[in-house]
Amino acid sequence: MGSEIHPFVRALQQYDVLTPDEIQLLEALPLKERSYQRSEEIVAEGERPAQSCLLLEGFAARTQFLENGRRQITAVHIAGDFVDLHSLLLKRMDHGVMAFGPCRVAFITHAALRQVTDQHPHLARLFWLTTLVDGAIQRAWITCLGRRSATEHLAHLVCELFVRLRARELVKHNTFKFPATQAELGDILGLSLVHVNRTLQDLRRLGVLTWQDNTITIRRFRELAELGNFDPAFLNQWSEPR
Amino acid sequence: MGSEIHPFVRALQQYDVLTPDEIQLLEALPLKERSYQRSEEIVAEGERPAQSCLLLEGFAARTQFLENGRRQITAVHIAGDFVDLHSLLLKRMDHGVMAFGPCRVAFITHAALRQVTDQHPHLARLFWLTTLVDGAIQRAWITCLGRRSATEHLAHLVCELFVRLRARELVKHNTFKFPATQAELGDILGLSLVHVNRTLQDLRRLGVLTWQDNTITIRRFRELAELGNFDPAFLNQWSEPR
DNA sequence: CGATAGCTTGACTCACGTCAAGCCCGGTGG
DNA sequence: CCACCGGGCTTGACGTGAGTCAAGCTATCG
Repeated sequence: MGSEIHPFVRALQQYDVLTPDEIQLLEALPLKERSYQRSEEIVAEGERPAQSCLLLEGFAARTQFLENGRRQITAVHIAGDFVDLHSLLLKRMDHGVMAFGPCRVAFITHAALRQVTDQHPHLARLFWLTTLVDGAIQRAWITCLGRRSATEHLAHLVCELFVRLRARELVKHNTFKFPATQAELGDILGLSLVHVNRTLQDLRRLGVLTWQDNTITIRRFRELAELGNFDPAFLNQWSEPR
Repeated sequence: MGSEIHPFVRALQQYDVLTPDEIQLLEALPLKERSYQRSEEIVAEGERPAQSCLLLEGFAARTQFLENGRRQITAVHIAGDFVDLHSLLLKRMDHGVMAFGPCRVAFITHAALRQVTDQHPHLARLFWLTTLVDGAIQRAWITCLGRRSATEHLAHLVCELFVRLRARELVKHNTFKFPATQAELGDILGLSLVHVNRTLQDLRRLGVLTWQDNTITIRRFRELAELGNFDPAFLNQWSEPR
């Protein structure tokens, strides 16, 4: 029963109580599923999609490319995230979405979403809220990129992933998967591959975490959070009438 | 007549056509106005405001502080921006809002906003949209912070301000006000004051702009945009059904 | 058994930070 | 009227965190 609930319904329940009617309505939404391999493109920059996608399983990233071939990852998404809900109103993609590891994605047409949001203001607000939380995470990233050292930034990122995944019950024994190569980590942190490697080793040497085979184990969360000056409040992980 | 339209109604009209009814309804919203001096705090981090604020005149910034006294500015807002619409759903402020220069601000209670969004899905979508555009700008900032040099970043920022202000008719003869000190610019760009100063002089030496007494004049936009690899598409400045 | 993707390491470079001093200007008070 | 002060801007000398280049290592996959 519980396990049949769509992960994105669970995700909304993090923020507010849903009525049985609302749950039923969400569960009944017409979804088209598809799977992707690692590094595959899910939505292309510049596109004008007629549907939005949400992540059922795995990890995805938003990417922006620069003229010289470099790129920056502007967001990381986990199972349950409504990844490009933005395109419902933004119309034109200002960034691409790619599969971080292998992942399962569901698509909902904008028409179907429009119907829900027009007729159910509360659900509309919750959809809106998820994009606002994305924004809060982006602000935290901006602060990390602008004012924190590589070590602090990496520590902050790991804390963020840990706390977000834990809320979706995707952490077991302080351990979770995160299928990013060190090069991709560099694109998240705005660092070179080489420096990512060294920074990772600093954290390992400190004994606050282990990270191998795309698997991260937090050894001492308290210390890690202190290192990254991490405060989970910006993630808005509490239920309250919205 | 036209000049009596609230700047934030104008701002919404950038993105979609408003019906006369909608305009009337927005104009009738109960606003409480207040003025602020430069550097004054408008909303404090951690607060749970019962109202949202929008900028009628001047500039405002969102700020995040770090433990060691440093800070990062995560967004710059101009007249017409619905600055902390976020608090309507996010409840707790994950950042502060401060006056960048002297500015005039209007407050709307969340209750009033709720009434509008519940009864007018189209306006709700436009409000939502403004927060999504904020998000698009934040993504651009992330990419600038992570992958661009100081010069490219500054060029990009000036282009962004120029294009945003122009759309609100706040640019005259390629000239606009921007009341930020070089220290504050550093907090925007994630740079030290000293390096901001040198970077500014690079741009001046290139002859692409002049910047003095908080007044910026674009001399060669094309060149400046090329320097910063600036593409205005992410600002979503076109009218289309949303 | 090569080929390839990902990780690791060392040597060197450079963009940007830090420290420190001086300048300019407007405001304030004797 | 001048003396003083503080905020903002500018400049130079020097330090350093992170980038670049290059090589080798390891594991997986045909």
